[in-house]
This record gives sequence, structure tokens and C-alpha cells, in this order.
Amino acid sequence: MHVPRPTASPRAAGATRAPRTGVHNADIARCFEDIADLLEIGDENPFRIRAYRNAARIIGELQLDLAGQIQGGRDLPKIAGIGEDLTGKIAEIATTGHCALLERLRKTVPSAVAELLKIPGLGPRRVRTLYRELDVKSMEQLLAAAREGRIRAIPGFGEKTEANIQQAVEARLLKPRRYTLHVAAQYAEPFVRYLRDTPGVIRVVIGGSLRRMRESIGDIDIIATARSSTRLMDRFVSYPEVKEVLSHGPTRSSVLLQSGMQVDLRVVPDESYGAALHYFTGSKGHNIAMRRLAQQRGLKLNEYGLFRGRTRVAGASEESVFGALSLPFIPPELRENSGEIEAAGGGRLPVLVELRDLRGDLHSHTRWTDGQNTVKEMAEAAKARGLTYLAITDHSRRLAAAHGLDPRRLLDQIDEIAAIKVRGFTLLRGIEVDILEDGTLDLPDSVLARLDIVIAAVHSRFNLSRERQTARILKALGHPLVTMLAHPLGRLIGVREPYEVDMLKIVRQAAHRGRFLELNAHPERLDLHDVHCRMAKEEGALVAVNSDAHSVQQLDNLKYGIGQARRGWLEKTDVANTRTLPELRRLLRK
DNA sequence: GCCGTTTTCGGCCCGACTGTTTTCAGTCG
Repeated sequence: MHVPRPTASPRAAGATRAPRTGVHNADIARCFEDIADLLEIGDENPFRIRAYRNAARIIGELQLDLAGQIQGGRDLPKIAGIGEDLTGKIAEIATTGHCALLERLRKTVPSAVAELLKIPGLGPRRVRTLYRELDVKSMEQLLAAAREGRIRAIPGFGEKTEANIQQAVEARLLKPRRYTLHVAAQYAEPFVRYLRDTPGVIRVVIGGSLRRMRESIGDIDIIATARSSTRLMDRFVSYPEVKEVLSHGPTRSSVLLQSGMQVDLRVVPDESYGAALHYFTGSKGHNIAMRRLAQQRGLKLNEYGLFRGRTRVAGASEESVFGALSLPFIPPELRENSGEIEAAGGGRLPVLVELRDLRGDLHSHTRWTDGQNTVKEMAEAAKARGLTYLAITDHSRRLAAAHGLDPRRLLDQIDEIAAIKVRGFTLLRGIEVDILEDGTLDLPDSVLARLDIVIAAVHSRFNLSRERQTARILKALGHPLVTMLAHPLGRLIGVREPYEVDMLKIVRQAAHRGRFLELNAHPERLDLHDVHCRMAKEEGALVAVNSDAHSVQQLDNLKYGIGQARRGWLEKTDVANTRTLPELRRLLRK
């Protein structure tokens, strides 16, 4: 099945407990975040706190494995934002699994207190006050204090704040949610259409992480220009699906929909449209870096424009903002402050792959297994979307729940595919064959040899050790008949963590053997991850952006795959299925 | 804690909204 049953998977433990061999960048980043939280509650120098947060963000996005680097006896490269002191702490965490500073801070403030920062409306100062005045050390104690009316008695707090805190804690116990891209889009698009229907409105567009095509979306950001902002704002907060109005001002408002999704609207004058769109698209890190760049040139960047003194020098369009800072337009998918500003400044921005560059799709399913449509219907739907070829790649026998194909049925399917003719369109014969636990394939070579495309996929034993899982996949990629590795991390966004594998080894094996790495475009997968797209590009492995469609409608998921590929800096030449069929066949023969 | 053709010291992104105050702190994005 393309979406296997969720399985429990332990989250990475904190980096500062027992020493262990596998310290990941995420662990180091988490440690720095925890330090920043505790320093903040301790009312430390805000710029010192910012340095830790900044470092955490940089490390979290870094491709280089820091602990591996140190354990291999190599020096860390110079990383902007990480100086002498933090380099030392990285080395400390990588070698000992502990950070002495964090341990020390935890003795002054219990780390459960830092959890309270996650409550919307509670920042460091209020958390500190609640801890000192009421000895509140946990969510439970905070909720009790609110219910008993003890919070309103503290100076600076009032009844309203107390009620808000109580509500926020209760809501948090219901679990905060993030949404996959396609779910967020389902909420966003009708809302945008509704807003466009307002008299006097000029423009309404989606920004934020949805525009950046991030794999999961926390809230929806909408930017608008209008002749009357108050009229638009009034209509915004009266949208029928609104459950609660979180804030309501003339230029900025936030609402909660019945689904729990938060939506923010920012309204600016039309001449500020580009600056506001840029600001509300983010990411936060990108915005900070851009404002700093402006500042270095004696300018000021905010959501109203780019200013020299009081004079606006740009802001009507995003292009004008970038241009006034001597930069080309940076596509939204790249705006993560992960080198895009430097690349833009140096004329090294990639020309990103686009949906219309795709010539075919190399992974799809039919009624032969767990798909909903026939081979012919899939072919016609793919052709209608402008593609010129489609590989039919149903499951192999091991996946019994999906009615996986045994050799006999696969041979029958090959015959059916050969008999189907769609003008100007080519069907490729394929299989998504299970990689068994020992790295061998679920079907004999004699059958696989009759196919154009052999996709190898892990659908079982997700919990093998990193070493065994990696060896299993490397062995499959070494099989002479394998074309490609399906969904390399096996994750389901928000449901199942990726399995433990050494992606660098896998990417290098793929590059060495000429195998493709799939970027599975299903919005719950988006697997390859964007950082591994960049890794694949650097190591010279080709990526195939595939729909893994189980129905004709799911062919439309390709747009999400392209979004992820763009986030991974991929260009047309980095993606295998941008090739024409003759070019693809030449690649496959190699 | 980081960083530097304005600086090795003195800066560090910017503005809106809420609630509790009577001019602003705290929080958020």
C-alpha cells in the first residue's frame, strides 16, 4: 500500500542525556534551543539568546553531519553565525553527548518550565513571573492556577489574560496540529476566493510556508491590498468557517477556523504589495537576513517597502525589493536562509525545475493491485496532463494487502500494457518490487528482466538498525536490474518518522551505479527530503519526481513533488523524468 | 554569543495587536 499503517516510532532522545554514538545535528540544535529557552527565562542578554537560536536554526538545516565530522577527527568548517564558543560546545556535545551549560541551567530553572513557552501568549517574562510568584512548574500547575483564579492577582496580569492562558493550555492538551500541503491548500483556496469577492479589494494571495511549499504547514498566511482595509478585515473575521477571532486590527488579523487551522491576513496599500508579500512569505530566517543586508546598505526593509530615510525606494513588487538590493528574484521555495541570498548575490541561483518540464511519470498504480483506475485510464489521464510517458509500477507479491503481483500476474499485466494504444503516448512496463529484509528482491530476475522500470521499495521492517537498513538498501541498489529507489526515507509526514539510514551512502551508491532516487510527490511523503535533493545534486545522482498515483486524480500530486524538488535546489537537468523518452531510454541502458 | 571597507567594541530586524495601563510591556509573526 502506498500509505502503510502507522507504526510507533520513538522520537530522538535529547542530546544531553546518556552519551551515545549517534549524535545528529537535530540533537545539537535541540540542545541550543533548550539553552536559549532557559537563558530567556533567566532574563539573559537577548543577543546571546539570539545567537543560540540562530545557531540552532543553522545547524538544523545543515547538510554536513557535525558529530560525524568531529568523531572522524576533522575540524569543523567556518560557519557564519557559529563562532569559537559554539564550535566548542558542538564538539562537547558530539563527543560526550552532554552540554555542561545546559545541565547547569537546568539546575536553576526546571526544564518543564521552559515547556510553558510553547503556550501561545506566554513568553519568557510571563513564564518567569508565573514561576517566581506562583511556583508554576508545569502545564498542569499552570492550568490549575488559571482555574483557581490565582493568575489575575499578579500585577500586569488580568482576568482576560488568565482566561486566555486557561484556554490556550486546554487547547494545547488537544494537541497542536500541522497540516500537509494538500490539506492546507483545501482550506486556503476557498478562503482566498471569498476574500477576492470583497468590494474594493485589489489583490489577495497566499504567502507563508504554503507559498514556500514546505512539507507541513502550521498556519495559512494571506496578503491583500484593498482600497478599504477595514471592510476587508470585517469580511475576513466574518468568514463562515471562523470559530474564533484571535486578533482583529485594521491591517492585521488572525482567526481560527473550525478545523483548528489558524489563518492570518495582512492588508497593506497596493504600493507596498511586493514588500508585504515578501515579508509574509518568509521564512523568518530569510527575512532577518534580508533586513540585515538592507541595513548594511543604509536602507531599511519592512512590510511597507524598502526605505532610504523616509523615502521608499522599492516595494511595489518583490522583484523591485530584490532588485534594489542588487539581487535577482529569489523563488519562494529557496527562501530558508540556507545560502540563497549569497547564491543570488554571486549570480549562482539555480534555474529551478518547473512542473511543465516533466515529460513523464515513472511510478503509478492500477486496479491490478491497490490503484483505483485501469491502465488505460491512467495513461489517458497522464496524457491529458501533458505527459508523454507513464510507467505502470504495481506492487509485488510480498505486499499481500495490496494484492501484489506474482510473476504470473505480472506477465499478464505486461501483455495488457503491450495491447493498449494511446496516440502520442507511451506506457512503460514496470514494478514497485519489495526489498526483502536481506536486501534481495521479491521477484525473480527472469521476470524483472522483461520490464522497462524496476523500482525497489522498502515496505516492511522499518525498525532495522541504521547499519542493517542501509546495507539492505545498498544491496538492492546494486542489483543490476534496479532502476530506482522508491521513497528513500519511508516517512509519512506527521504520522511515521523516517527509518534510520545513512543517506549519504545511499546517495553515493545511486550516483555510482546510475540509479535514480525517487522524490515521491504524494503530499504525505515528499520523500526525498529537500536536503537530500541537494545532496543528490552534489553527489551526481539523478532524482525522479514521481506521483505514485493510485488514481487519476493523484497524478496532480506531481506539483507537490516539484515544489519539494525546487526546495532542494534542483534544476531541470537534475530530474530524470524531464528527459524525452529516447533520452530516458538511453539513461536506462547505461 | 557573533561579527567587522565605517568597528576588535558596540552594535545586533521590524512592526502590529492585546491587555493592562494611562504611555507601554509583552508577545507574535
